[in-house]
Amino acid sequence: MFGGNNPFYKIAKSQSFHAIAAEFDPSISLLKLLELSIETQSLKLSSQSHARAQRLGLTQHSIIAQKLIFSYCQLRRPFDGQLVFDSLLFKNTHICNTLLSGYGKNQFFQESLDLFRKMRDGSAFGVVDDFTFSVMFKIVGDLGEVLVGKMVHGRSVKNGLVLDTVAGNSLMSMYSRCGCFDDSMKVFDEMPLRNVSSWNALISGYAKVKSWDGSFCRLGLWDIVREMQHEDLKFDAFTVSTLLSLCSGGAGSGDFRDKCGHGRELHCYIIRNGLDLSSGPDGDVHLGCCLIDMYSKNGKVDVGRRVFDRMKWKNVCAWTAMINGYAQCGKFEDALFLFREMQWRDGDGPNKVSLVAILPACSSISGLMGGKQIHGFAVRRELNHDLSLCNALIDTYSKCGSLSYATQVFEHECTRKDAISWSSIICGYGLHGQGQQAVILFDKMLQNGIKPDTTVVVGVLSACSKSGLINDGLIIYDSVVTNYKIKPTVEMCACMVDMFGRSGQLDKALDFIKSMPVEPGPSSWGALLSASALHGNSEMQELAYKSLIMMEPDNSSNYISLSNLYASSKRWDVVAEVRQVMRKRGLRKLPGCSWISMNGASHSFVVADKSHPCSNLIYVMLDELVSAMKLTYYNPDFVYLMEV
DNA sequence: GTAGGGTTAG
Repeated sequence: MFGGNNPFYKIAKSQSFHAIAAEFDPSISLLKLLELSIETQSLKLSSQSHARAQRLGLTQHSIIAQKLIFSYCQLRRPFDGQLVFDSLLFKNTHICNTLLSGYGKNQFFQESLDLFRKMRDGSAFGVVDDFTFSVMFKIVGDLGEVLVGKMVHGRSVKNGLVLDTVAGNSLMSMYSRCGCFDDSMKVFDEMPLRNVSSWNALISGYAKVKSWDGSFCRLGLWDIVREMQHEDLKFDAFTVSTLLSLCSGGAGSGDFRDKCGHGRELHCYIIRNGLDLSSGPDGDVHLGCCLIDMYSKNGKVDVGRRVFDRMKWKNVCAWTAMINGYAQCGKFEDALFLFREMQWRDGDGPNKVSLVAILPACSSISGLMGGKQIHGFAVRRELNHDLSLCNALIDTYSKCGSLSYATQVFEHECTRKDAISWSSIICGYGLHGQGQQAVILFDKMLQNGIKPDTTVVVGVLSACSKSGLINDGLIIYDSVVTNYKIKPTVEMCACMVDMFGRSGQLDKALDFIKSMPVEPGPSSWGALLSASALHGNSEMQELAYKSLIMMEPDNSSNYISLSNLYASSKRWDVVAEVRQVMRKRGLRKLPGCSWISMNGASHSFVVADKSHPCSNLIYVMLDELVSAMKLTYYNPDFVYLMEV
């Protein structure tokens, strides 16, 4: 009569069912039913309990009403909870806090703020307490509105509430999520009683500080960890996962030099202390995901795979973390294999995060077709309006050669656009040599009130450079530095050098390098090098090579192109010398690889490759192409390199 | 018998 998934079956099995029946107190059985509705995520059971409460005349029972509101909010129906709330003649703090938190959990922030105001102003609503403030700080942290946060903080002080630990932790987190780490530290310093969560909030705040220069904090990360241990507090799963994310080279990981070493130590800590990587069928797999991520980002994706294989329970997050690990390491075949395996093993199948993770792998191996398949999958699952997925699709389509598909996604599916969406489409136009269009889009982005970041600036500058739009590039560079206070990065400067260089203004390019506001990196000298090679200025070319090899003595590409430079002027003695230096340093150049997709199959080629079954035909066609190019564009060096 | 915080695969 009872199926295994039927909630009544569970309650019938439990002893408490008989105990409740024996007591004949309908409110207790109702509460148990409501708890069950939350546990089994059953909206039907909640509504049935609601109806039962009405039949029994228990709708004004404060504990039952509170539990009803809570269950509706947990089941993503906060307005059903509000109906219960509105019908209450007497509303205590407890009940108000429940609805307040329910609005927050469901992202109805305005409703939260309105309710908070009503509570603050007294009258028919319960008075504010520590619970109210802990909820409000969390909501303001989600909103990222520090001014609202300061007002709520002020109110908590005015109310004379001595900060309890949970509210303090929530306040700390609110400040650091709003980018005010100093204020978060101040709260931490002034807290009368701290627990592990307080330290966790401190560490995660530390991890969020983007441009870490060591001066903002009186303590280094390891000092924090050590002080925590001095207070006899043991790391819990939260501490370990936050620290693991700092072992992956992300923001704030400045003083984690031996990142993987620390990561392994944390892995040992997890094992020694019996922390769960995956605690049950519906349990937390977060620690496992963090470990996979940490190992993959440190180039040890195989160790990540071992962690993955040993996880007792895997949900879509675990599968996605592993797929992402493979994709980031360039192991695209493995990523795709796992993606397929996930679909027949994991009941839920991939979600939007999985699709974003697999897209780079997909487009690398199977080109446009792979991207289209994922896009089709997303449409069928109604995920195609998700912002991150749209951004990834725009990037994939433009990199796979279809600017028109990229534009379609940008214009019709990407309904809410952020800086990344604009950046992806602008880079796409740049990549396809349509600089003018990239500049128009950049202006449109600014008109839409999106603040440019360094990525989009690099995108538009490189588009200008490739299309010879020097004036536009210069105006954009000056404007973002002056009007948007963007500090020029090495990449931005390299774009400027490239822009001057390509147009033949080599002296201007060199002057820019000499006067640029950051230390010129290999990218700037590399840009000057290509430009001087293009315009046949061997003096400038040698200068750029010297700087490049001085800066990157172990980069084999520099030696190869230097060797090619001398080979083009037939100075074989110098060629031999360069090759000898490479041998002495043990440098080898990994051959580049090209690939093309045709009729659903991918064909890849390296230099002098004869392994393809149609190799003879391909080389005949290649010879014809070289001859045709010689006729239309005669540059001896260029043709020489083509024939090598 | 009831409400709160710290991590979260991109």
